[in-house]
Amino acid sequence: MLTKEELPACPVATTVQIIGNKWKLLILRNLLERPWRFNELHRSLEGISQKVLTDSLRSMEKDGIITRTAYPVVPPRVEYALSPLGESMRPILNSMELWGTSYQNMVNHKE
Amino acid sequence: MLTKEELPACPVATTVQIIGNKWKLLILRNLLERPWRFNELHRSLEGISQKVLTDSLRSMEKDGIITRTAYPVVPPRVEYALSPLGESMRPILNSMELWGTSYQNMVNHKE
DNA sequence: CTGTATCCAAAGTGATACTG
DNA sequence: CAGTATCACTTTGGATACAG
Repeated sequence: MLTKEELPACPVATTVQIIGNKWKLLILRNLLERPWRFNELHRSLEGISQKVLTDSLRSMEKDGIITRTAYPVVPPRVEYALSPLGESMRPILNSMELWGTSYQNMVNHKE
Repeated sequence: MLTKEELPACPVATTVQIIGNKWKLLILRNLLERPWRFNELHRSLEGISQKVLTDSLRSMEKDGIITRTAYPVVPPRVEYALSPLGESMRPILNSMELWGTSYQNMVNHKE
């Protein structure tokens, strides 16, 4: 969670501070579906580096929108899932999906 | 507008490609309110450099979500406004605002 | 498999100067 | 006013190697 000091006055800026970047939004999109493992995410998010994926996950964990569960097995198994707070962002991703679909239709029908 | 080749298969990725970054989202937030002038935006978006603001506006113009109108007066007056396509993104920003407000309440009540 | 550490490249910022 | 251009600087990101 952000502290009061880090919290922007504007609600939109608050949300942007937490998920206002390409990779976090795409990670969120995946996790809204089901929990994912680290390498699964890495393979799915074409173009992301391991470092940035790790940094993004840590940051989202710190902000309280995802949880990290490590199972003590060999080889290690780590699952990332949405917290209730992360789950509550579903309407945002839904509206983005809706808009994206209609934009895709525009582009495809434009011929 | 994106071409068919630049268009991701995933609707969310499509939207992310167009507005999935901090500054574009904040510019969009401002323009949903009313048209803004260049320097007005520059002052409002604390921390953005002139270069990035210019680049962001050009990119959003190219993607068809904002319009740029230059009035031939001295001193020059340039207004940035939303196109209908940009206006159609309002639900996205609305859901972000809603979420941000409730997050702010969480942080402030946590004490 | 799930990372961390390191080094290097790329991108963003701030300041300043200059143009139409 | 609304930019473009440049330079020094900082931050971020990618590549690779390596560890538990």
